[in-house]
Amino acid sequence: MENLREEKRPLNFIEQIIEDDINDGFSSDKLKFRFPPEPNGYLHIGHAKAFCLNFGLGAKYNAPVNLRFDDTNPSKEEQEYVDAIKYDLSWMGLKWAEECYSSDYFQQLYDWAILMIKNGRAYVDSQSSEAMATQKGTPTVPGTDSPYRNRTVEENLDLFNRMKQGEFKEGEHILRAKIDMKHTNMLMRDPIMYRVMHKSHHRTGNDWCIYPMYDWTHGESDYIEQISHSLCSLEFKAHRELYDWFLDQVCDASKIRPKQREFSRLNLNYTVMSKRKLMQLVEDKIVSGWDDPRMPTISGLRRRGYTPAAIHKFIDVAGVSKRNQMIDVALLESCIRADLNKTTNRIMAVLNPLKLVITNYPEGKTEVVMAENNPEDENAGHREMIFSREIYIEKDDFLEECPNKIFKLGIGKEVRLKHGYIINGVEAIKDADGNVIEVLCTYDEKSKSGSGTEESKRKVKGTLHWVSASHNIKAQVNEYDRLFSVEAPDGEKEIDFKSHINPNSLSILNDCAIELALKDAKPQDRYQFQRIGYFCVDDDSTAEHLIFNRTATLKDGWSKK
RNA sequence: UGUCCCAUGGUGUAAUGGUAACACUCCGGUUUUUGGUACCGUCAUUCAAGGUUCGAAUCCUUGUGGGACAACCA
Repeated sequence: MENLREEKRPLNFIEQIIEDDINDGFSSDKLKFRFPPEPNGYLHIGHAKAFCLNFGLGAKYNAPVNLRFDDTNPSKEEQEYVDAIKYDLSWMGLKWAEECYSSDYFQQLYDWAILMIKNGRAYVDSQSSEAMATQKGTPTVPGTDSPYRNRTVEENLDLFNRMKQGEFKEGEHILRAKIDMKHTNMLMRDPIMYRVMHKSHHRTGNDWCIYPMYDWTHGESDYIEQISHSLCSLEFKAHRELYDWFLDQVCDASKIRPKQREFSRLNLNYTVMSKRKLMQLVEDKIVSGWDDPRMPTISGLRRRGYTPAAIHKFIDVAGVSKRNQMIDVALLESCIRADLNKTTNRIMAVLNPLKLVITNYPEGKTEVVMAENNPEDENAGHREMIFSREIYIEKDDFLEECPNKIFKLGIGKEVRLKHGYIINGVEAIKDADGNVIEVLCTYDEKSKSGSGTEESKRKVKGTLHWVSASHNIKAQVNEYDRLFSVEAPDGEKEIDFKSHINPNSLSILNDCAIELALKDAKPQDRYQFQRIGYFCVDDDSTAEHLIFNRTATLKDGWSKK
């Protein structure tokens, strides 16, 4: 009976593989996963698929998940990125079993390499990279052997040792696995295991001047950590053969032999997802940094006001498969709206203020009106707002000649001020250019919201948000939109993706009037600006200068018509 | 002139040889003191051709289309 109550959830193909392994006798308490970022950039929503998958599996099977920094290339990797990655994962609510570094295994890797040389499975090559590239052939033409391929074990040992001692310049010698130069899989054509690099490493300092390559490092690191399932993206499919070959060189039958499986990367339309391109946006100052709210990075989404829950939900809904995904950013937006709709307090904020004077409201009078914080959450309570003779409404909410089907204030057309009174437009005051700079109106004093009067219950076409002209705080509001104006900015190789930048991806409004209730708002606080959208307090915001970032607009079924 | 992977509405994901479904998008409607939410509804799907089978989205073959593979990157 209990099983019937459990939600039936289809397994994705990775879970299916794991279930199959368990059914074939693999002990589920030996399950272990890892998330292996390279610390050479910030985590983005594409990585979220990988870490949500791995940590999700860990949670589902109650198995440990290691965080392993794949730090084998000191020319690109930095501590800054390590720290940022850890921060992002923690923010996402993920807890790794162990914090690991490939660089912790340099000695073990080196020892194994010596073993391979002794077994005749690795040799030192001393050609230029160009010569080696030529010998490597092409996908359709087999490669040819290096003239150094048959050096003696002694010579290889000596050379490799001297590489390690720092006797050679970068590029002079490398260590290669001895596999098969004619293999149909080019990765198997004597892949490079070590290169000389006279660079200081963010963790090992100057201890090493030879650094292992990805293929040699990754599978062995999985093996050292006893990872049962090593999940990576599709472009590593061809590497699997090499992954297995390297494992064959060191694997002890009594231990867990890691299994690599590949899933497709997540792509989002209207953005780019490669670290290189994101880095370019940062370096060219097209965005303010890795955490610019328009960036698809975790830090950018955070600053934009996204929640970990919404990101988890999005990844969950997007699913896992082997097909190339191009997910509609509308799905991401629907996830954050769904979350924020339930969790954020409503607030009134007038982004483009237009002064409105209620001529029959007593001068100097103010009154307190009660506003509910969140109609989706009865525990959210109420707050007080101050109503007065002069208030601000949205410029866009006034239309001099307003047809009744449009929910705006017009001359002779009534609207309701939310939580306030019903008003009727009387006169538009204009400047010399004909712009409306102030609107005079009258109010129905018996129509106060919540008063229970007949007048208050009238159906009125349109309800506006507002703030008292003398009781509000000024704020800056950053309206963010998608960074690119086309669905696939990097779709064509010949066209620079940066030529598709959306020139209107950010509009800064400096004269917004916000309800007093937000005077103590702190960075990361999130609100729904009623009738406008979801906003969060920017990290650079201060009490003296409040800054809000637009996370998402409210769905708008009208403006499109 | 190769090897490998993939192919289900516009997008993404299910259906594990037995009624092709769910989410998002789009469009329409009901409710509404947010043109929000909620609720209801419409449109729309198995790349093609053969084969196996009582029965194929699923298995096989061929074709077509898309993607990956020639960094001392990961």
